[in-house]
Amino acid sequence: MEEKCISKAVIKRLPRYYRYLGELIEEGVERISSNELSEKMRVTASQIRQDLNNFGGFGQQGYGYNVPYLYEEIGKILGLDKTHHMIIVGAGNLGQALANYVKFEKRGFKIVGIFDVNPVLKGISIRGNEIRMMDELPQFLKEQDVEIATLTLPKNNAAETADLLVKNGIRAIWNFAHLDLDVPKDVIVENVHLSESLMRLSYNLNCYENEHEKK
Amino acid sequence: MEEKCISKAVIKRLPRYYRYLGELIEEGVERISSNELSEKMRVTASQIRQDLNNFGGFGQQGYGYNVPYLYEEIGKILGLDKTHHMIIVGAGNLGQALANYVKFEKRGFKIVGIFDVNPVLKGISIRGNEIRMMDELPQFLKEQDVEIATLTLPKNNAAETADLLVKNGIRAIWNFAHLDLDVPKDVIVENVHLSESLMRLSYNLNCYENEHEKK
DNA sequence: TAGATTGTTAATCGATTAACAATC
DNA sequence: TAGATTGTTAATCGATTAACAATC
Repeated sequence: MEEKCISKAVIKRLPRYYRYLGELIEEGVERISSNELSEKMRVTASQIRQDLNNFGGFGQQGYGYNVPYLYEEIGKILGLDKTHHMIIVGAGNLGQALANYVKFEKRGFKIVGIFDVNPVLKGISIRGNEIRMMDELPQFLKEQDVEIATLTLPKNNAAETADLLVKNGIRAIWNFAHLDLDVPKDVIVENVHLSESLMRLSYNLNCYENEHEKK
Repeated sequence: MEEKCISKAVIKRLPRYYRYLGELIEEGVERISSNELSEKMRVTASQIRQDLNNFGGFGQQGYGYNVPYLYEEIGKILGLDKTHHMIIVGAGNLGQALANYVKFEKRGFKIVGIFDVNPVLKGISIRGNEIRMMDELPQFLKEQDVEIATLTLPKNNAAETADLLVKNGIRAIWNFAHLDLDVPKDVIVENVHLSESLMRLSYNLNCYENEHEKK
């Protein structure tokens, strides 16, 4: 149990540590020092040690870190040792793509329902989940224990759908809609704004060009 | 033309400003002060002014900012006044979903080709683009002027595909594969690691629970 | 024990916020 | 002109890096 919620900057880096450790395990690496890991990941060794020590001492002086142990501990911190039930709200292209993505389940994120307003989609099955109509949603959430809702809807009805989800007990929203959701502070929102990501890429293209022109 | 590339923290916020300004335009708002905008966006007015002044003075003392003007200027900074040709490499669920997404084109990101290794997909048309096989890619890139490649492939052949793209003149990669690409420093990489996003959400769920238990 | 490497404190760096003079 | 609000400098805060004592 952590003492308190840790700075966002650190949390942002945790999944990347987890990924690299997973790869090291696959390569059969048993132990690693912060220095070796820092070279692999291109961050400072200092940052690695500082980050990890937010959660307690996972290493051993003179030895380094035990890879499988550290992997598991970070997994626990990220809550990957538990199963999270998830629904997808909005079964358009993106919603369906996410529903088809197998790896989420391997990490403990189990899709238990898919919803849409479009009657054309009703009953279509995606990896064992039939697409349901939105009016079934409140009843569904009463019967099932669902923590996370993935919001893959057009912006215009995303806000009211988020309200509905919160009202029916959803604890976290993975938001792909292009707006900032206004939810009670005990509801987690994690945004994935693809168009903003693409704009940043575009900026960097632009920026590099300008840098170059001057030379 | 900017003097130099600006801090990442600022760039990360630009698309959000752009989005809010776009909404204000739709509402018919002509001018806005940093204070009004700060309330809407829940950031400090100081930050808004500081951010914008990285690119020059867009406002006017005693008046505030002209909304359509500021919107256009930020658009220019983000390179949204130009058309960017883009290909999608990897026509799985996610690749196809992105190919179907209409809004990118509205922002100047035009998809001009879709590629995959799977012969089953060959010739399938998505919004006017037929899926091509990967071996056609080098020739395609010679004939067409493509800046951006969206990488929606499984991790295992993402690295070599990135090399191939770079070798054939791609200037930016929008990377959805779960690995860090190793490219020359003049090639832009913008990562979208969905599973990492989901892990952060999971952490926050976890963290909040622990906070609560203690009470 | 000697060597290695962590955990942790102190120093530096960068980003955010506050304050206010400039000016529309 | 007086009021409002920016642009910008200075102060604060937080995050990163460096250094080193603790210890395996």
